[in-house]
Amino acid sequence: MSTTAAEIAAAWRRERPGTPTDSIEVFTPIVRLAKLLTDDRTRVLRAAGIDRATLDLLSVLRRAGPPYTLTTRELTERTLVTAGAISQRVARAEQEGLATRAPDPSGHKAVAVTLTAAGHEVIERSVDAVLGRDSELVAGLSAEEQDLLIPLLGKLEGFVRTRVG
Amino acid sequence: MSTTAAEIAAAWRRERPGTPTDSIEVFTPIVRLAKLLTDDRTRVLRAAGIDRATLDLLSVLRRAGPPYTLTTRELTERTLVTAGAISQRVARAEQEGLATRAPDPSGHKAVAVTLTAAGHEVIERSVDAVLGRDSELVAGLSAEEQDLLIPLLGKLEGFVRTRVG
DNA sequence: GTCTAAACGTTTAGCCCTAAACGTACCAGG
DNA sequence: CCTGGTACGTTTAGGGCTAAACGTTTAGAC
Repeated sequence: MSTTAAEIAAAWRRERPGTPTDSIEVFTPIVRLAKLLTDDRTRVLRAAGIDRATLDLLSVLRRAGPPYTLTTRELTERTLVTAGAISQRVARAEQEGLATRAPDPSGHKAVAVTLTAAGHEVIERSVDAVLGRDSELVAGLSAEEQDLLIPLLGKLEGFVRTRVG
Repeated sequence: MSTTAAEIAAAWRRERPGTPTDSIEVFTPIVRLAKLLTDDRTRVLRAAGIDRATLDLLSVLRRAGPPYTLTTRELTERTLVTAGAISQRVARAEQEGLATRAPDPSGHKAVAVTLTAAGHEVIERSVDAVLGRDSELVAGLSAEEQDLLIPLLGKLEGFVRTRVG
């Protein structure tokens, strides 16, 4: 059994009265849930022989629709990782034949990343498994509870984005 | 500007009708918030010359109260990382003089990890900075909104824990 | 045209984690 | 005893990320 967020906050107040603990009960479960979910997804995908970072990359390209092409900069904007990480992801995907890199003719010095047929096949094969699994996990909340939760998370994410990095 | 969770779900439905998208609007903001928060915390702590993993370790020991000692197994239970990661964290903290390792006299083959005076000082110096920062970020929601959000997150975390690893 | 500033992508060093293999200590049954 | 099982902690191989330094291309000022 793991320590609850409420217990962590109480422990700080007991040990160090005056410690600002008001964020703990909100952020601790968020960080924990994210870890549980991403670790679980990593395991699901390993069984399918693919890694999570590559799946994220292929997903973004697949969702873009035909011709399944985005520049490195667009990928960076859509994925919340650094440009360096995108560069590494694309290099790995290219290595495995799941995506290709080509100069983009849109002015600027841009690189166009495109899904290959093999990459398309991988994403079609994995996306339902991954999202189906997530679907099972989100079912711990009723539809009404989810409708309550979603706007609160959206508001919090928006606020945090204005204050970080 | 980044893609919203609603846009991601809509894109999947447009590109692949039938894709199970009901989890996306819940889990996407959770995973994103966790990344924004942990990356931000990493930066705050780097400015103070300490890394996040070490702070987590020292925090757990500090919250335990005098004599600030826990076994490796207890640390593992309280932190959601593997025993191997704890072993590495403790080794780093020991290297820097922030914690010590000693055989635990409680039967079994256990290792007792204890906060040193230097470790105690580091945690006292950092915890208010970190939690104060989090406090600013959680203020994007009103107290009422937080009271609505907390039990929903708790319920979801509990459910997910029963279904994963 | 030329030159400077900005945009873009890649590379590298360093950090941290997981999973799995491993070594060792304790305990209970025969 | 002693022997197998179990609990505990450590080590290692490999993956992924960030930040920062870097090289290159493009656009704009003049």
